Amino acid sequence: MTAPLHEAHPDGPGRPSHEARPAGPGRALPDTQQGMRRRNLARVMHAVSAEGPLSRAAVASHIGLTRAAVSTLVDELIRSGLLEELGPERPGRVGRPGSALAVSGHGPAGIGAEVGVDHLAVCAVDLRGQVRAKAVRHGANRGRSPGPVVEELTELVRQVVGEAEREGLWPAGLAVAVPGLVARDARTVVRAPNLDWHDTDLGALLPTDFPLTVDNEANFGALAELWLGKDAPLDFLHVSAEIGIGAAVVVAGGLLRGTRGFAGELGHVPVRPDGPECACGGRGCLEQYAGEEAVLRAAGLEPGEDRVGLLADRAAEGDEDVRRALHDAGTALGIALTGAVNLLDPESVVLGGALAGLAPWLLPSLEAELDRRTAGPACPVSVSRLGSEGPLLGAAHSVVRAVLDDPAAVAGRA
Amino acid sequence: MTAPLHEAHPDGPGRPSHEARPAGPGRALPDTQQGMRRRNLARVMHAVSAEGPLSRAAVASHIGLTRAAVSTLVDELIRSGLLEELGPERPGRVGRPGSALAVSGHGPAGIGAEVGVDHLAVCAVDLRGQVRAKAVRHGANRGRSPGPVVEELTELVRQVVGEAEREGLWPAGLAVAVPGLVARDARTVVRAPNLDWHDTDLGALLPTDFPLTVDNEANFGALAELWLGKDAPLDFLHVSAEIGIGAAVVVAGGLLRGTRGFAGELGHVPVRPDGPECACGGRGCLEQYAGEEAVLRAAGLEPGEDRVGLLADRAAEGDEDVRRALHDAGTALGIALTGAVNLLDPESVVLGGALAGLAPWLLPSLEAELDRRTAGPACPVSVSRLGSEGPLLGAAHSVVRAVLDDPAAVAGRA
DNA sequence: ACTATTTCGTCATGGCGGTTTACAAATTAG
DNA sequence: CTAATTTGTAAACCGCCATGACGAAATAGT
Repeated sequence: MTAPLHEAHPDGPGRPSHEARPAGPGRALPDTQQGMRRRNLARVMHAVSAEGPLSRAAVASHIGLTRAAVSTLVDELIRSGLLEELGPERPGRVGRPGSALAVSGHGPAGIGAEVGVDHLAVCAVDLRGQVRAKAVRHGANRGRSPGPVVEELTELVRQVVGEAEREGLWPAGLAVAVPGLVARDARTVVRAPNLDWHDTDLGALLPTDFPLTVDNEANFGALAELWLGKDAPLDFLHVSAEIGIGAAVVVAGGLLRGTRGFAGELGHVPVRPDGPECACGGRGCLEQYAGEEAVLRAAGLEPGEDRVGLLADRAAEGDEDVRRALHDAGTALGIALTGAVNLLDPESVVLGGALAGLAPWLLPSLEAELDRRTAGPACPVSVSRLGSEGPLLGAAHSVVRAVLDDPAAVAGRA
Repeated sequence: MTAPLHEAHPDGPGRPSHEARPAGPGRALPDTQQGMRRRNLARVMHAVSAEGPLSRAAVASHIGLTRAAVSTLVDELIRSGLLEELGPERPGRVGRPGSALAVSGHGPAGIGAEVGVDHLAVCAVDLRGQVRAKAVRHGANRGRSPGPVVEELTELVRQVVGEAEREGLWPAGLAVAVPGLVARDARTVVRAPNLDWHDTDLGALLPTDFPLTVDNEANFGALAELWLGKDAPLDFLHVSAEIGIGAAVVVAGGLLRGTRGFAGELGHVPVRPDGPECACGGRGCLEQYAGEEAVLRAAGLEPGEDRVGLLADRAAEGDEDVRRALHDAGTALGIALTGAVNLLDPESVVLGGALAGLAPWLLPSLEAELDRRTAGPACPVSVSRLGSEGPLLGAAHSVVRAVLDDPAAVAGRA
């Protein structure tokens, strides 16, 4: 049915240079003509995906190749089912109208999954970025052992994949967002305190026919922000919270993972070095002031279900205790973020996850603190539009991006 | 004399992907056959430079091309004067011995310069990494206006370039290290408190025939560590101090610069949020505890010439006040670094610049603090072998690396 | 209406670059 | 002294993009 493009390839290691450059489409391919071809296929996909329906000529001028070269690339991509010809454009411009090309809505799909503290969610996103299938199951997962939870998740995945297939899509990969630290192998959950999981190899538990990736929910949330936010910056800090406080560092349009994959542990940045002891061994970590548990205690509330919603409701009602607790949490966040901003000089800071819903009461003190402690203009703080949807969407989109980044790798699997 | 390889090229913008990949040789070249050729020339240079004298066959297996292809690449590089044929290898292995290739010692040279608070230095480094010429001038530059200082520097550059040319080298570029914040244009010194320079365009003041780059001394120090340190990690934090406290963040073998180029401002990370006021507007910044001025005051010493040497001498003599001051500075550094390490998860932290000389008295409290506040194994802290030579060497080597990264760009200029 | 102009997509040709294949040269093993 | 191994190079080949020319399909001008 679909024509194969090229065989799979080994990634060549890049050698260091003195400038961190943005990660580009398929930049790790071998420098041979085949690699060049694959990179150019990727560039065509990126251009069409980013700039909407485009004619071959428009693609050519976007990526700097000739119309003839683009023609052959597009042919190959259409034969592989990754691109679709929409038909002639209806232009007011002089000259023969081009034939509009769009990313296929019937080709590969990215399957995203999220393991939350009290829910599971799975969705399928097509190459166009549309959510085509979705399934959610509520129920507390805290303390449940990984086995049953993953089994339930697999069932949801099956459901969503089935639905997607009925729409003419086929799964190109599965990406799972978890609330915890994930090793660089992108399979092992090293520590997820909220679930009480430790060193759990999800790769072994989730036997799928397609590639699997596991990552921190804050990371996926940041990627969603990067890809789905309109004119999102290429360097920013995405702060997210769900009991623990995680951050994702985006540099030049790519995630900063750290040596072990643990980068972004904002929750254990010291805020008051002589403050209360923390489970991590330190004192006065940010989590002691802005973590969910700490905020609830300061507000005089008990732990329980959907505590974030409760906090937001109470604050909206004008509860002084809650407001003060959130104000103080904002201050602590501001202090920690001052350090982070000084270190990274990001273009902006984005509040996502649970923090997005509480932003109205956190932001004033947070921004005041950041502003007060910064010499020049303070780093702008914004709130994620995606909110709690971020990690799930980011996960699914990460699979889609992988296809766009190397269409040839996926074209043979249709 | 030397054969031109290709014309200069415009840099194509890379599109974002979801993984920060290491910056590689010539990775921003256009995806056309010419670009491929240039990247492969770069890969040959890198291989020969990194792995010592290599035969064509060895290069081929290193970079994954065929011997035939490498032969033509090497021919071109030899004609351009960037590579040299050393003659037949003398091996114990069976088979015809290869002909050893080495990076040329008579081609382009990188000129590095350093503007210190009380000295100026310039050196020339050949492609092999050898320092071939050097000139230093002592004398306080603090408070002098940029004009005369740069004039003096230009004179030193002229001297060093002359000496290098007498050795058969030609300058491929000039890189200047300054103790302050440099804008992303790599020309303008935005703020250098120790020199009292503000918004100074060194590009206008330093008219040279070859490309000019200006950067923070901490950044160049980090690059020196990255390139010259034996098996240096690809992700680390390089902390340096000369009155202010700067850090350079190295991610995947490349510098993290930040949106405005101000990344690494470790000195203004809050250590004690209610501490003494700082010039930056904040309170309890690291500089208030570990900055040179603060340490001198805590030690009961007056500011003056070579205060770092004085501190080291007194500490070595056993001066209790000085030791306590350094101990406390180490603690503050440890607190700030805990935050940075949590955020970035680097492979190690390297103490460079003035801190290297004081390390024996800073390290114990610094490491204790870092260890105490970290859950798992603490991030290892090491001391730069390069010490105060780092920035100057890093600057010169940055020019050399630029040549290795795109030999074709430089080959026509011989 | 009819022609000139502009732009799009495609085809044939050519140049460039790495691969494949073959071979001579230089060394070691037996 | 021969067989085996490895190196470097040359010739033929293939893949990929550029160039230039062409028909097709729209607008602009008369």
